[in-house]
Amino acid sequence: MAARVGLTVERLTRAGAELADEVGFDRVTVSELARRFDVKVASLYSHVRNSQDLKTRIALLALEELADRAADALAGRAGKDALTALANVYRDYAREHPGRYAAAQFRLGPEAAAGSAGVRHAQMTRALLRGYDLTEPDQTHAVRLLGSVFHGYVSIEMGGGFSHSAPDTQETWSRVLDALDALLRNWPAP
Amino acid sequence: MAARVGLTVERLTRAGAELADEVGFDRVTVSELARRFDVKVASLYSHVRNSQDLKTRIALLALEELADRAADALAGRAGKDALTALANVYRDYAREHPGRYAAAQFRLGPEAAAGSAGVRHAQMTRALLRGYDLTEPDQTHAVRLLGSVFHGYVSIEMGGGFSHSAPDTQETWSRVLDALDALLRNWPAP
DNA sequence: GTAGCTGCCTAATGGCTTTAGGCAAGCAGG
DNA sequence: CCTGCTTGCCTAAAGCCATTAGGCAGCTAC
Repeated sequence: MAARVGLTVERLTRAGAELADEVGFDRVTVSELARRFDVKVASLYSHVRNSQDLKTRIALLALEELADRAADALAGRAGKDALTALANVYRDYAREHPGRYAAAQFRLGPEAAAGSAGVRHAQMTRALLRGYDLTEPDQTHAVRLLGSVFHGYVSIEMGGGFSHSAPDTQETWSRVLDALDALLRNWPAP
Repeated sequence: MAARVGLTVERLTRAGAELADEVGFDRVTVSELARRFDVKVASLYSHVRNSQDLKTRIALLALEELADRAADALAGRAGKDALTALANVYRDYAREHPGRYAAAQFRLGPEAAAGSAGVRHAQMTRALLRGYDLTEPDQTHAVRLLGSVFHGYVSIEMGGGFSHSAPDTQETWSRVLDALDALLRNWPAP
């Protein structure tokens, strides 16, 4: 009946990412994707190994997009300017693409993780830190701290965890960035 | 046939929490729980409204346990001592009970959230901060920052996000706590 | 024009969720 | 005792999702 629709892994992955943003990453389903392409479910299995494979691809896509945005934001900036820019990349991405952001947190297998943009993220954070004066072991600690704060904050904020207390989250966010900048400029000795 | 087993919401919730720790919170299923009690699936629906209800109860349990541990850890401590203790409560709990920790992150409805121990957590963090010298608006910002770091760090560490780079995570963890302590003792003015 | 590849389809199995309705075990009062 | 009633667990059934096996028909290339 229906002539070939022209499915490809790429189209499926992109559509999956959009679906995630609409209904949440955990509700991304092979069936729903098939429905959207007006195609039978089994047809997708020629392009995607299984549900987990699909989710992994969406996760990799999100990590790439995020890394691209981060690279863009960091270009030509240094110090607190760069810190703010990078932080906002994560926060804005999560707001614009909640499903993709959730996907980026998807637990990847070792092979997928190796080929992911995860490395780029770490490298960019490290690049950011060159604007501050940290020696090697501390640099790694700081990379991890920044990652934790960015992810933790965004994740709690998205989950509505801050929505019950008083001051609006925008104010907190900028004060947190002030604090991190101060901390990095004045990193304590062991 | 099988005499009454004596199911109760409490037993189901506890068993659900254990199941979560064994197989992961997202794989907690009404069916598996029924299997463990050697009972038919439908039987659980007299005790639990549905799958989401079950997960919500597990989440509330985890939040309570976590709050209890935190209260315990904070008792009689102040300053950096208290900071370290509280931070370790979260990290240790996540390691001992990964499924429960994941459950604690479960998105609760407004009603469930109101009755949850979430409030206690915020209050305890605030209590911790009395050992430092922060005035009101900054105190809230700091509460949120600490929550972000704790959750973000633990969450990334559990996800294996740190396992690919060099220094071991224990070292980073203690340096991060040093850094937070320094930051709180020297919180930047707006 | 035809052979073959490949993409999408039909069919089938099995798991999880949820609801409706039934039976019997245990408790209460005579 | 023993008669009823409550209530806990069961059978049955429908719906959705994932996944696999095998078939048919376009599209491509010669």
